[in-house]
Amino acid sequence: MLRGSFLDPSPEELCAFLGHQLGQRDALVQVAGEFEIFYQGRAASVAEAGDYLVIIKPDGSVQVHSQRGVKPVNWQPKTDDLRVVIEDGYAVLIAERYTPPELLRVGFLAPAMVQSLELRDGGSFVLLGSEAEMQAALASDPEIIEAGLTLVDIELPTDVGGIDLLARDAEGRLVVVELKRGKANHEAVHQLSRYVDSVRALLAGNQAPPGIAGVRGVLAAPAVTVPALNRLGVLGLEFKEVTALSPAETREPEQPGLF
Amino acid sequence: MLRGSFLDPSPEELCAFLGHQLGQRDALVQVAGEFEIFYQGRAASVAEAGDYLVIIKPDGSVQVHSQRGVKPVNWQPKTDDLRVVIEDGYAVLIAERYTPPELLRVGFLAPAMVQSLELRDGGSFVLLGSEAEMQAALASDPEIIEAGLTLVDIELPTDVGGIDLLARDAEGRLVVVELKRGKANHEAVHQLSRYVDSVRALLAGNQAPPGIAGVRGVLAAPAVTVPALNRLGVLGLEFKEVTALSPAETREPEQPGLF
DNA sequence: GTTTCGATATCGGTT
DNA sequence: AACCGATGTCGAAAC
Repeated sequence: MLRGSFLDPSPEELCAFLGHQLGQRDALVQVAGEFEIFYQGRAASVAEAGDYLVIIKPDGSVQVHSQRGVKPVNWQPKTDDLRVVIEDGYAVLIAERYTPPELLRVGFLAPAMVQSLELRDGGSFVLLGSEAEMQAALASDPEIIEAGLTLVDIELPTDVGGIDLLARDAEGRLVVVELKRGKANHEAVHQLSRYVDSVRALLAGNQAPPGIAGVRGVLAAPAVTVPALNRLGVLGLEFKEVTALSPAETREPEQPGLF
Repeated sequence: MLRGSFLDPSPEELCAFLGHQLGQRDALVQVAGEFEIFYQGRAASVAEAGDYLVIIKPDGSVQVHSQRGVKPVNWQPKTDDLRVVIEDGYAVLIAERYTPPELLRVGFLAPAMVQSLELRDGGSFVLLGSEAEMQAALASDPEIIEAGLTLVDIELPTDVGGIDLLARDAEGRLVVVELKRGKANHEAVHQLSRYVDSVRALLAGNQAPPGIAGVRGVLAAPAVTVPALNRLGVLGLEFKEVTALSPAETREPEQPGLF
């Protein structure tokens, strides 16, 4: 697990250690200490001397953490070139990405700790409660939304995007369903509104058979913001509460093992 | 900087070390080794036994990293309760948040390394090229967008959101400007379209003075996707290229010091 | 506390 | 490579 570690390395030691460990391409390397950080790419930023923790993963991703928050101060999701050089007596990490052109430089002013960890590839990871899961569940049983509802299509492409669920209600009307796994806001309402308009236009153009009165729009989400609900009312659209996690999933497992 | 470190701690040692360091409320604590992770809250997830690096920051945020990517496998941005207990012979980290109710549990099956770092509060951080910066620049000089343009308002609220910039062109027409700091997509076009419609409706309702022919809509961004540009054409809206970073900022500094 | 919006969003899938 | 949409988005500002 722990491949190596240095305290208060000299610039040369740090440079050599990082060069060797990064060359291995399978180590997670960390450096903590007082650094300067410079970034230029999609935006540009400068962080003056301060204490940071740099993490370089074997996939070439780089992140620079301060003592606050889950989000790094600076980062580089992918790097095409990763190297450490000595400039003006300091070790400097240069992480470059070519498309989009981005450059991250970390000047190791006073490195206090550097170490290399070997993290083997992890076990399985399962996420429950994604929008994709909701969609699958509702597609297999549309009556969760409303009694008498039958599925027509999922991810039906329109000229303005894909409709999450298209169904037909007990009276034969088409129902456009827009899904959100979290609290739905006015943007979700607009998305739904666009889809409904698009389907209505399609029906009008196709000279829909008589008897099909209209097209309904349903926003299905575990919750909705007040403005979004108001807007739904104005537009003649509906809200249906559906939970992302089924009750079975929200219960604690009965025989949890470690948990 | 480095406050303490253990290799291959026993569950009791790990529990005691974490308990003490987390009690200090000013240390960044890391644990690396083979863990199991369980999350339940807005969604739910289980990560089976694998190698991970856990980072607990002094602000109570927790992140669990695998050997890939800048994004943690699991995380907790804020915690209301953070504790370590021993269950079934293993040390277990419990990170709870009350609103929304969320629970993160990390079972330390085989901790290989635990350490505590003290990161002092950093120096200044400056970011250039944000949308806010673009907005300020264009508000102070609307002619960057088009000759003869004068500013009417910024962040003007409508019933569907705030208009980034509202201006008047040389012919007296209102110009709704939507800003994007990155490549604009069809969602941005739709946002602009909504604002334009809203302003047009407002003018119609207010019985606009004769002579004001119409309302223009301009999407101002460094680039635009092909579908978005097509949609702009259909809707009778315009695109204007503006860069987020001024040429001076995109140039390398002439006397960079460390950089 | 709720809502909204920006972000160097990241990330994965599809075209 | 470009584009699109979800995200346990995060995080800050406005209300």
